Amino acid sequence: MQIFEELKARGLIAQVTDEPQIRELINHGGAKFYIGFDCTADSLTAGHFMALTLMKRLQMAGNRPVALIGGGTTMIGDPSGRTDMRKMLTKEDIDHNAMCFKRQMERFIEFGEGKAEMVNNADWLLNLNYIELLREVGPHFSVNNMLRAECYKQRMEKGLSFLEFNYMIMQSYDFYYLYQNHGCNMQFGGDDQWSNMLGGTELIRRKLGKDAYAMTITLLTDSQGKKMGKTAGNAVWLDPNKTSPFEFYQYWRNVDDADVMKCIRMLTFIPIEEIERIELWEPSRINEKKELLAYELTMMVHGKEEADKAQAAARALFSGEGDDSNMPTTELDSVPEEGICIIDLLVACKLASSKGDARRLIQGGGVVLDGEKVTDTYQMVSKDSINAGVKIRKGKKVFHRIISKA
RNA sequence: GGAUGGGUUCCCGAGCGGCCAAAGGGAGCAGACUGUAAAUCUGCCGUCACAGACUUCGAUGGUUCGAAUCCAUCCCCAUCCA
Repeated sequence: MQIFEELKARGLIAQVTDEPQIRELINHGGAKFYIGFDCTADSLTAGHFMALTLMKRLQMAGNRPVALIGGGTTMIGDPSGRTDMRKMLTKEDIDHNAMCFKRQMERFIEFGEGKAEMVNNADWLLNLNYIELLREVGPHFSVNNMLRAECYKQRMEKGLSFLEFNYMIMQSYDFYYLYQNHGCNMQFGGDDQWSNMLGGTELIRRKLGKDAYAMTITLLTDSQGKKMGKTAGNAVWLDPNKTSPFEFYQYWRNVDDADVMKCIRMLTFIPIEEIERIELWEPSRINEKKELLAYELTMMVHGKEEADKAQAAARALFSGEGDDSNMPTTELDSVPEEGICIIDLLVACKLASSKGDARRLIQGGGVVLDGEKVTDTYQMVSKDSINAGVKIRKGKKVFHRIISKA
């Protein structure tokens, strides 16, 4: 099966500018494509992960990927699909984030001579001259058209600043620049980027009379139509310090029944034929599918060793006996002689956001300490037991171990 | 620049002098039921020294025994007019 057909079979393709041309190009390794990543945080997220896998898939099919770090565009902030303006980031933050992105990507995609390239649009956007730019590309953008773009719809009611309005122009300029200077003939991105990407192909056509192509990836949404890759409003990060491999594993282990196959198809590298076989598994094997998904993804992001550990820990915790030494752990610096109050302990390991929260949790019967339900909010945990290591369980799925340093 | 309507706890959104830590919904967390799923039901959902106290309703001042609610100034947003 060729790559275009495979992407299609995996349900990854959302919109394309010119299907026959794009199929031809990528199936024959003729594409040099870029995907842009705006560095709004100091780690990539599960959402970016899908874009990275796409890069890899296309690279394996012989196409040349260019990872564009948005050091310049992040200065503006993409308003697409947003209801309010993003917080403005400082130049320093953006540079820092860009560095973090770079490091994470390098672990995943091969960069170097003849392989993938990495560029940063700060290199060409930051030095643009306002009037020159206006005269160069301004005449080719129709404000009327821009205002009609789907991605601004929400903002037409709530308000859209001129700063953000320019985002599309900057992204279009990126494509135009990469087309000319790096030979990029294609751009990929999330489906929310469609209008911004069309801006680029349009600009290239108008300025140079050449055709460039764009294709968007289906956004990974759950069965309720909400974007996946978030827990409690927080992103699932690829940085192990922000989302531990265990938590990462658990996130995927816990996806809805209805979403498992979709995730396996869209995110893993398991061959299509095998996925088709998995799809035929008995309904009772649903949990095996989830384990498979969680394991595969954890392995890709954190490596086999971490994936094994996460899986072992999960099995130990949820199905009884086994190796539970890999559960998330908090090390306490010093433990007072008289021990620590259970409430403080919950706060210390971030299982509760405040003491009041911890107190309520206990009152609601949601805390289990070393296998025994905690009923007394004033319960003390002795120094000796902490030195030996205590296990706290919050609810059914959150496990934590506490030990003391030294 | 002018007119009008607004800025409320994570989000939406009620409140318009004391009964307001602030209705209702969503999200989230916990309990029951389950399969570490979904749906459903129940409880919680500002902070702390937790039957009490403290801080919050765009900002700063003021009126009042008492303000999210009234007044003044300022900042921000939407709509219409320039």
